[in-house]
Amino acid sequence: MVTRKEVAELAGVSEATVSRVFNGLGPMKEETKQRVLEAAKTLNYHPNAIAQSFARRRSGNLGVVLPYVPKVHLFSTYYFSEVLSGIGAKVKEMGYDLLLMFRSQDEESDYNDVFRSQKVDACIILGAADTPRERQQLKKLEEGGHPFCLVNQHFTGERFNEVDADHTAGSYSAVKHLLEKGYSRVAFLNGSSQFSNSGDRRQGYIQAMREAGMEPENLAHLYYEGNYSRTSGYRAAAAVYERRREIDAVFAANDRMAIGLMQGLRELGWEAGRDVAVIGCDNSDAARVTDPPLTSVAVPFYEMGSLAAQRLLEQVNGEPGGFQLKLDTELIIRQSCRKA
Amino acid sequence: MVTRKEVAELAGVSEATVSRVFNGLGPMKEETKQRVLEAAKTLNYHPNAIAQSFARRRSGNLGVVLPYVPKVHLFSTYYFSEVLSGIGAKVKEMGYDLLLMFRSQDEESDYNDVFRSQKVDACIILGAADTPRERQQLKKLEEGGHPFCLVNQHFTGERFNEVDADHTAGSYSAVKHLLEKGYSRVAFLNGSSQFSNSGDRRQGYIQAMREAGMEPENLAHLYYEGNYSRTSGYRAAAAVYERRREIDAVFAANDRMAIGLMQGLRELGWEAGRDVAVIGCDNSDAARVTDPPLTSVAVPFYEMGSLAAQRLLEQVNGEPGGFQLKLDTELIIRQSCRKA
DNA sequence: GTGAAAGCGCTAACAA
DNA sequence: TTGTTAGCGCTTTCAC
Repeated sequence: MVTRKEVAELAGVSEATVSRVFNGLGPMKEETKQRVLEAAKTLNYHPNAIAQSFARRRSGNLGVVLPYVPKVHLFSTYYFSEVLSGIGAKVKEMGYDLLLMFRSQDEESDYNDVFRSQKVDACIILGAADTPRERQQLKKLEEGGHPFCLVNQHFTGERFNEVDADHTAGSYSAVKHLLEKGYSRVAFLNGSSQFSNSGDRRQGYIQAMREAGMEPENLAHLYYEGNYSRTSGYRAAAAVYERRREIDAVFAANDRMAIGLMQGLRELGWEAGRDVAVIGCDNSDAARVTDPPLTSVAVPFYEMGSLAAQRLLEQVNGEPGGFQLKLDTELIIRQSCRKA
Repeated sequence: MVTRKEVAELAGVSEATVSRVFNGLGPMKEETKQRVLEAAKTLNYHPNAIAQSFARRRSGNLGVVLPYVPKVHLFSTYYFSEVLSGIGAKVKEMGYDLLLMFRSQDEESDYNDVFRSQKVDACIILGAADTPRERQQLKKLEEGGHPFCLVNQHFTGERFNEVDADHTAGSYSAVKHLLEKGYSRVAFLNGSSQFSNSGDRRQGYIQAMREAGMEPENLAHLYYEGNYSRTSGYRAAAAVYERRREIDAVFAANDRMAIGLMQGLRELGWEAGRDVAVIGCDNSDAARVTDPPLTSVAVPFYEMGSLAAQRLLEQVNGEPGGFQLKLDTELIIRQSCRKA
């Protein structure tokens, strides 16, 4: 390994000067600088990042915390893939590295562990749920003075750094679209209520339905709950089909459930886009390849990841103030909701 | 920050003893150990990973190098998602952390850059292509004495660490299946030839066809090449349809192309599973949700990632010998290739 | 503008 | 079984 010392010797300067040159600090004679750079080049010197981290007491890494999801190959979900891509691009742009941290099932471990080893300067938390335990852990993180940011999850009452999407507006526009097309008995297949965006979507749904003259208290028979998996959508199909005389459209809280639902309904003889309208959320790749293609609420996951990384790293670098961002969604219309 | 020194003082031992306790090294009196552990607990001491890395001259990180793919949200592809999940699980199990490294378009950067900063002890390279430039860079990496492993790519003539799948056998079984079902004019939609697995699949295809009495030299009109994207499959549909009287089945080198192909053919009035049989590769999630569901060659990407990480880290930890592994594939039969 | 020198928190070789 | 000590390669303060 080539050290700073050797470069200093070859260039005939002190080690401190070599550091200055490489960090672009302080005033220095152009000639000295060139001499150092040349020496570094001939020796093929490159600063040791770990030693730098050690001395600076900064790792130069951004951590991304992934939730523990049993028996699920995590990345295979559109949401994680996109968010991670967005984070990765921005992190690189800003000269950081990206450390992936997988949470374990282990009830013991709390978020502070992530920082304890000092391997990351900040972290983005994905897939957080709004449970008492989670809230408490995040508060502890905050108290510990550790910079972090949540993506696609909002904690009402807290001022955590967040980058979310406007799921309420997205759901509203989807249901509104159905109502405008003439559907009136719109069922809602929601995901787990522990995620804030489930609640948001529910609100958007209720708002649109109310504007169409349906009071929330009369909507119970139109409300179904899955867990965002394709299987849960598939299972919901039976229940929906049971009430087929009271339902002419279904809005699902994500594409996976919407797809499972369409499959299940088809097996029962009910075709999406013919016998019933279906809309999903995420506008994942899968929405394009189903039959019929799935109308879906597009969520800018990539941008959300990118923004979260950017704002968080800026904060780490001294930018003052927290942030709570909410990006727009967009309804992408395909054939699954065409009027029969 | 709580340092080792404070723990040592509180426990009434030397700093070295604290280190020993935390590293489980050397013989020590149980009582001393307990005293140290207790002191550490009261002070809430946790070793500083960066300082450890610095002193050990080991980062404790495994790097995963992702290829530069313009305009593609990388993780959204089944292959990367699965491999990465497998790596992540194993890396965690072995006490390492996972550093994601995105290659840039930049022609300058070579693989050695990845190691220069000393931020990783070894790396897994995904999406490598067999081009002269790539080969040369990998050789330089090897010469530099940097431990690395390739996944899903084989470099004939080299002894790089590799974890591959038996794509030849997988393709053979797919084509064989078609032939046994009575299809005889099986076209092949391959991906970019710069990936070794494209060549492997081609071989499997040719072998099966030859056994059915078709000589390779007569197969040219049955051979199509895309670039593994859905769009390229979609575009291939037109060409395939042109020759529809000479084709009764298509084997595609991945699911995305197969799906694009089915869509394209459908628009031309040709239904997969009715007018033509289609088989894909990867057995991705998407294969389950298309209409008709897509028969596909399952590749154990998750296991490949996991194995690559394990063997590579073992090697870093002194296990002797390189490795070239090849895992089995399996044909998953669905309706896209049923006999009309 | 540049150099000298004091850390940073830990590991590991050696001594006791 | 435990303590002492010399680094690890760099940043940063202070002095010149």
